[in-house]
Amino acid sequence: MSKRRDTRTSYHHGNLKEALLHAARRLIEEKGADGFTLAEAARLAGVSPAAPYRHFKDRNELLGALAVSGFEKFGEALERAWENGRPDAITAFTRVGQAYLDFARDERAAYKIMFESGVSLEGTPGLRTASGRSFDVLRTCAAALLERVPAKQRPPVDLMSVHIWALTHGTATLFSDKSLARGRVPVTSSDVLESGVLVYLRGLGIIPVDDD
Amino acid sequence: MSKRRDTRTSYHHGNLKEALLHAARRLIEEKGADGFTLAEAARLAGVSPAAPYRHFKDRNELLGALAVSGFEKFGEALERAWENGRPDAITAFTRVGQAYLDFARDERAAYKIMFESGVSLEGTPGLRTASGRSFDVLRTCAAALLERVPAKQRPPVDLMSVHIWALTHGTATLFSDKSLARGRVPVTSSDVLESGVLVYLRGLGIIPVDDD
DNA sequence: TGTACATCAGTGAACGCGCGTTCACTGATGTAC
DNA sequence: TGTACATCAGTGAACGCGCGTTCACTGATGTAC
Repeated sequence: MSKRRDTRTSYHHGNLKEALLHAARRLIEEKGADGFTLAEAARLAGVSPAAPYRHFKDRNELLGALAVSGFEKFGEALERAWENGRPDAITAFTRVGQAYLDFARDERAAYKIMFESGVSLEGTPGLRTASGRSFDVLRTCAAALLERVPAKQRPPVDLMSVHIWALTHGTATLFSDKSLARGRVPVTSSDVLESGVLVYLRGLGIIPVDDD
Repeated sequence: MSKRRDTRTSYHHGNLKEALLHAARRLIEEKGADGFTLAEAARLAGVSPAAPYRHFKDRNELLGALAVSGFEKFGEALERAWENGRPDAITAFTRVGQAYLDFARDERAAYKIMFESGVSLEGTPGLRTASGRSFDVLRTCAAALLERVPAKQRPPVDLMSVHIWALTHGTATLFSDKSLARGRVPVTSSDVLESGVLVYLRGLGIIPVDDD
């Protein structure tokens, strides 16, 4: 971790808000959500410890901003992967699963803040909307997949959405880099998710059993 | 939260080590793994801030002890629920899933330390053993269930173990009390897990499709 | 094009706080005889 | 049963640290005329 300090020449930073968010992400990746301090983020951005207060009311507001922007990127990534369900729902859904894992790995700090830090829905304007949009992508996937299930044994779309969410989230967190589970079994998170989804979709009758 | 301070009469506490672990669990439940401080735990146990150092090398060692004892209780709970697979693997496995969710809810502090705090396997003697034992219960479940799957489409037992682990862990964390996901859909974590497992087991051919 | 001035985005020093940890200490306990 | 003494498990004061936050300030920017 190079302590890359911005070498600023002018009195004004120019883009301090973004620089602070960026620094926060780095720090959170290294030390976890609670290890992050405003002071260190300021240091990393090359400004005084008082400077962040021009852009954020307090430490919490910065964390909230991180959560919101995280969910926005997350939702966009999932939507992009879904690509309107082309060429078919199963292929597209597999892409979404992979995009989910990619996000959890590449944006580990954001993912932590989003799901493990207890940022409150009430105290953070925009969070409900942003997180809702992410969930909607999963619901869209579930709905499209369900069209292929015989009506009589079709589970509610919301229930199916959370099934796939739980499986994906569990895979992402349990088999992420530093988890206790990782290494216990020689498989990647992609392996786990892909094969798990396969079994699940068979269980719904979407994929025939002999289709392996 | 009553700030119940132990009203100690004698100079010696008698059971300070356990009292500190207990206090730590309470604090972690309230404020998260990083919000916990040795000083506050000592205060809660009614001793001076130096007292904990008679029982733990430092803050980290206490956290490690929490993780180890957590995994021990966890493994015991899962084994108890499994009950040697009686009366049949599916029933027993369903019990294990419920016991898993119960533990994650009732021992939230321990669960957090075990899976989210980054306690290191290397730095904590006994942790590998204790966590391994927990995982072994899941593997035992998977193996028993797999006996009912036609050999040709039987997935590796390790892979299946992590499938159910991921689904269960995902459900436990995503639909735990303060998660963003909770409330988005009117289901309990038990609902999610039970129905999810049902679909999964159908996908393996363990439960017939019309068995609903 | 030039100047006055309001506004913005920083500075740097200071504050109070609570933490982890160490230290020399002391009260309580238990054991050898 | 009684006593000397080693050991154990606490105390309490102190330390250095880094944090979040506030404050009066100042340098840079941009706009009105």
